Amino acid sequence: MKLATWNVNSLTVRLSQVEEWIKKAKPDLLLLQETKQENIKFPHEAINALGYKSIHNGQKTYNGVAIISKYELLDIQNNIPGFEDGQKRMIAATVNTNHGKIRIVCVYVPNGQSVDSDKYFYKLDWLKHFTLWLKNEMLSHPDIIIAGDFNIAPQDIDCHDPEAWKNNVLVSKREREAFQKIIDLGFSDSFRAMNPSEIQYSWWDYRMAGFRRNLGMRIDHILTNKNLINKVTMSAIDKEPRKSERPSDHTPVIIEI
DNA sequence: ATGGCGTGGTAGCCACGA
Repeated sequence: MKLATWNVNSLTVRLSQVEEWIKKAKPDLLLLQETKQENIKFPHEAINALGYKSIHNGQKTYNGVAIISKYELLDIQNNIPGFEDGQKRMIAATVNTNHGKIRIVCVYVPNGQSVDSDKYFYKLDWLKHFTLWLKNEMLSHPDIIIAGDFNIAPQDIDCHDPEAWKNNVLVSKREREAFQKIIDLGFSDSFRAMNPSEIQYSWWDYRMAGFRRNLGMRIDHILTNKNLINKVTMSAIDKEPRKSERPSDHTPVIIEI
């Protein structure tokens, strides 16, 4: 089973690239973030034409998450239950794979802007409520994969310049602690588990020739619970889409189970 | 390094991303 996550920074702009990538990579599941479109605009027909089913939790201009799947998508959940939030940042569904039933959770964690902004506290609050919901979700779903744009670089090796970024948003202590709380529920950062000392990034700033100079961060992650991490055969970051014309600033992260 | 780019909404350049 092959699963990927990709923040596309507008599905309206990136649809043709997503179609091309699906044809080439042939994932069983592809989780998208920042679709930036209302549900009515989501291209279900184009996705169906490739042999996939799709669900979308979107809104105009900002945010928006989707799951594209070879499998039937069951027991769909939009947003974090009990958390009042106008921003569409989470969608979950259950799939029946050759490795059994798996709960698939697609997240677009708030960016946080800067550590002294209201958006930073919204980010921490969002993560707190997400973690609480997840803990409860684990009671009824033995196997869970959480994938998406976490907007957190878990360790210094996930940041191109830890000194310059020290105490900044994406790397700050409180964000890393919030990420660790999810891990502590019984999850593994699959890319890091499979590649313990590999320096690779999933996002590069559009400005300052960030990609060419490899000034990146590893902020897009696929977390699996302990049972599944033992079955993961590979995890990789596909830099190819970031090289294309008019790319997203993020690139896909992949696992095979 | 506090800008530079990119996207979307709106009709002014502004909000937001990371």
